[in-house]
Amino acid sequence: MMASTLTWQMVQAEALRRIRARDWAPGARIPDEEDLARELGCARATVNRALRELAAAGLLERRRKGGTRVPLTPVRKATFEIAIIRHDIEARGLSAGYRLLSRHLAPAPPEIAVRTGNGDLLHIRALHLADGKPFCLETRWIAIANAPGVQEADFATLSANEWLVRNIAFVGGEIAFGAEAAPPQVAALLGCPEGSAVFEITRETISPGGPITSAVLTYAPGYRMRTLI
Amino acid sequence: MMASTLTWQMVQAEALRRIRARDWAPGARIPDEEDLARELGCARATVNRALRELAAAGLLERRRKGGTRVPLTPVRKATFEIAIIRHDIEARGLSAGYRLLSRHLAPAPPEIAVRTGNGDLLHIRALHLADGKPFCLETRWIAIANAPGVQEADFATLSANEWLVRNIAFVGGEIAFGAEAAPPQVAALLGCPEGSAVFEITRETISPGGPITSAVLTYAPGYRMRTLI
DNA sequence: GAGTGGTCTAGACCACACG
DNA sequence: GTGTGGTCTAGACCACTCG
Repeated sequence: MMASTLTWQMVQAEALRRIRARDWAPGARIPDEEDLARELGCARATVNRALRELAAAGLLERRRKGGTRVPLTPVRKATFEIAIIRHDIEARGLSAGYRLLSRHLAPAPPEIAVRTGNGDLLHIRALHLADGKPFCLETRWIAIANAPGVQEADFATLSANEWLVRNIAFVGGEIAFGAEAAPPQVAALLGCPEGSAVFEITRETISPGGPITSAVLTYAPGYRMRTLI
Repeated sequence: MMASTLTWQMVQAEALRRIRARDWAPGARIPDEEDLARELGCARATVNRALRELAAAGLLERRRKGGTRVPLTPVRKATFEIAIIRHDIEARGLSAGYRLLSRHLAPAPPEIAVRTGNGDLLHIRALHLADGKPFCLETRWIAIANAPGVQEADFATLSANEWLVRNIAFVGGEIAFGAEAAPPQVAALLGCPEGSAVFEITRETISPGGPITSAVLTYAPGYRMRTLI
């Protein structure tokens, strides 16, 4: 006749329904966990998990003593995977190719934030191909001191992108997206007209020991990055 | 002398340490929750929450019966806020301005996915300004039937972006990022040379009742979207 | 001070997936 | 079948914050 126990997903669905139906109006305070648990017939922990996740998604605001409110202007959050480029290509149903363009030690250029105190950096340039056509140009600086074993990797077949993800534990960093006009050299490599609008991802990654790598990924024209919200 | 009880954050930190130190090697299976709970001296639920969140972040893979493993190639996830444009501008320390360019009913153009069965759409074009300079061009189609009250909104002072976030409950949708060459009209509005590389965000949003809106946000050259990972 | 969310615990049962 | 994660419950204590 009825479900024996309520799952947190059910509680969450009911809460979502009330938010959308404006049973719980924007700006208004909703009942506290204990009341909801009693009303719905479940444990407070179940209500807690349901509401906690809604708050994490930006659909509720919770404060101790202040209670839980429906925000006037919900801040939605979207998540996307920072995929290995090869996986991104394959997920699009294309065959992934890879070509190392250059690999050498070099002193750190001033604009590269990843500079270590005094060590040289490894500079790598490689092209990722999708069905044989240029897909993404990877330009990268790696701090040798913080990426043990990187000097033994030749990156001829395995991209630096993938090698690093597999071999270096990382803590955090910054990622940025933007649009740029392709400079002549980049345009030549990507096989597009000079000045084409290209999508660019910049990543700075750090490990517990310090900066690891600074990378610029320049995608051939037409690339779009998608995610569901 | 010692912490009375372990929090899930402590357990998570310890798990992270083991992953990074390779005490738990990539590809290897880690102890099950019960063993870990006994070893660390906490309840299984505490271990569960710690590991569940690491799995959600892509740092562990968990399967019933299969146990928990450290992925060979962790898939990192990044989160960003789908901010109200005005908030984005203000977060950059600039003063936000807004100008409605046009607002009219129109039949749905074939390329707009948001099309409702037979209703007209509201077409809106507006310019967001930062410190008085063009920041972002908002081009939007709204399905009137699914956005009650939208015909009474004139969008002269409050942007459609913000009005929708405040007034229409939404369920989901898709968001995509890309780079485009600014067409003449767009370039003129954004105050940049024709063909400039511009960052573009496309959103398709749906509500329980059906599609709500399809929007293209075109940012003035130089715009970068950042997030921490 | 007191109300509310945040979390822990111990025990239980369930669901899934592997052999 | 059996092992592992997924979740629920009831009770407890704590931490933050509002008044």
